Amino acid sequence: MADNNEHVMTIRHSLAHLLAAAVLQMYPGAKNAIGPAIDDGFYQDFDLPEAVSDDDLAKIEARMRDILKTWGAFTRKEVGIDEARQQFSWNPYKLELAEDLAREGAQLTFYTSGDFVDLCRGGHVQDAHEISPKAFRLTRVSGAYWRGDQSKQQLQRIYGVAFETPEELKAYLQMVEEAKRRDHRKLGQELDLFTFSDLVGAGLPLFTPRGTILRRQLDAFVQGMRDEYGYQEVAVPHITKKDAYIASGHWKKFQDELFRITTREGHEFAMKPMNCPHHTQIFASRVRSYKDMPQRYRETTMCYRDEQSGELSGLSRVRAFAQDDAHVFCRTSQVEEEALKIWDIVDRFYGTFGFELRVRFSTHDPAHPEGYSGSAEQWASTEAQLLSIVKQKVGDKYTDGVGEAAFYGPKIDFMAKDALGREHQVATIQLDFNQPEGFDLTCINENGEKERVVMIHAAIMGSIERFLSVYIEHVAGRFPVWLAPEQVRIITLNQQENVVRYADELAGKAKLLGLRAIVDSDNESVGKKIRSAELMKIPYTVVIGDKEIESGQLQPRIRKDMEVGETAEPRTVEEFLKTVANEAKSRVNKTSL
RNA sequence: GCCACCUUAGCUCAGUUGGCUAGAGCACCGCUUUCGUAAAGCGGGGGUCCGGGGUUCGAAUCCCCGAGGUGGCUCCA
Repeated sequence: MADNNEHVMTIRHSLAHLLAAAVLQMYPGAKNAIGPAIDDGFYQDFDLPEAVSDDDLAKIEARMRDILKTWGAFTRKEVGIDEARQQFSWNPYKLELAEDLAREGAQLTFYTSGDFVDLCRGGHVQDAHEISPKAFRLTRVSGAYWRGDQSKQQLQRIYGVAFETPEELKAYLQMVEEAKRRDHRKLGQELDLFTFSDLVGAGLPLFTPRGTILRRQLDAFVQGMRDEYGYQEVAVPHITKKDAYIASGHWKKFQDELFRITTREGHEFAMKPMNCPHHTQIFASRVRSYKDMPQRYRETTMCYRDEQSGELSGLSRVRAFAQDDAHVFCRTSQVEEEALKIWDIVDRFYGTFGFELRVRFSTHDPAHPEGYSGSAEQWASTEAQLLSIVKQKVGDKYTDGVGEAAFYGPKIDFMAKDALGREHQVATIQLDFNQPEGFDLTCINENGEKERVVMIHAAIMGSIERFLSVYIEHVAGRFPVWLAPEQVRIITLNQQENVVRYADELAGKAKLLGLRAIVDSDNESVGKKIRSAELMKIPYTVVIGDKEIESGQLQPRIRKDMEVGETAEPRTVEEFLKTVANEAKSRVNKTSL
């Protein structure tokens, strides 16, 4: 999706200038701030005397097209700070940028197109005629803080999308439409997977029976793999004294985001926002020999974070979520082997769903040491250790995420590319040398000495909610048989007693094979019941009438996406059930009938 | 939390510039029908027009406060 070829980026950046020119003409007193090219388009920030709404975008767009006709080449001019001060005396944002750049010793440049002059470092098209007036569109307005700083003035940001050709714009808009059709919030409602209640609260999803089946299946898959690698399940309470978070270091950084509880005796507790402190105390509950290392704990459990209301969104960002969490307590010498095992699980898990993974090596930001615990030496050594694992695994096919580390250590983050080409951060492997110190975690080594251990945090799905939000959209709600909340819909042709009885018996046989089958014996036409099963995206539908009872053969209808014909050849009941049961067991993505 | 926009039945949405007992389709319930692979017919129930306050002879409609949602910003252990 991200189209980053250089020419289109110059088009986008030039359009930001054009947008600024249009808005400055239309809104006297308007001041433009920054306006870069971004994936898919561009934006421009403004300080405006009045609020722009979505309805105004068409007018602004029309003005942009008018101005575009009058523009020719973009001309560059090197200027000194005094000239910049003079030119932008009306615009405090440009002035601030100019002063900062001058202080850094950078060469200031003006770019002029038509009669619009902007302080800018460049990256425009040579000539404005390279911009197709039919290949861009303004899409939305939003608020944005000056210089991305919450404490500073909020500006109005206008976003646009832009491409080299109108055809590319059209394809992009179609992709956006497709994304709307697949929106997990919409599908969650339509497929009866989860819901929200104003009484329960924002950001607190409630999973229906169907949605809960999905959660269970996914979780069993992840945790089953962990068991293969020697993990042991643990269980902990969902509240803790605040002391645990003071020791872990979380209190300092995240105390505002905790749901706090004061007991009747005045003690301060918090709903757990993560599980590491609890798990450390299981590790610390007895003296550990080096022979017992590593200790690998796994647990799928709810966490609670008091996120800002404006950040909540469907299942992507919630206040209560289930982490498929695991912590490995190991010796420094065991880190590599353990991390590679986790990486295996990540590969197996995402490979099953057809996600392509990209790796990000997330390190601390040396420019802002205040955001991290631990010494510079410790960061250097853990980052080196993690980097060697990354290189061993993917060579140089990873991206650097400077400043993306957790406060307690560096991470390997995995980004999954979905069916529409969008990337989402999913799994993570985190190396933590700080909490073992905070909780004084040790094992006794070969020399009888206490040895500091290392913690590895690893979530495969991240959270079940977030993974579901990505996955529902990835498959557009068409779950493979092993995940489908309802795998087989058994429709009765009519309501004759023998037909309904046969359908119920078939459902019974399916259940004995571990399948999820539901009988629809409503007093509705067959067509209506078929339609209903299709809308619920149920993988297999069979119709039962006298013909099936006499022949013992079924003619299954198969959900369309499975790249198989709509209606399969007839086969015996036993054959059909065996095939479906095998698919469910083997976690294949496609039907095999 | 901040900016903009939005909220009418379980769902999707109509509802003229403020003016009758607030509507439709689907869903749900009942009756008729007993049907062959994407919607059978008829009837019925269901609303504190998100909540509270205000303006007005009169508010779903205008104003204020709050809740929830959407798109961004900020944040994300």
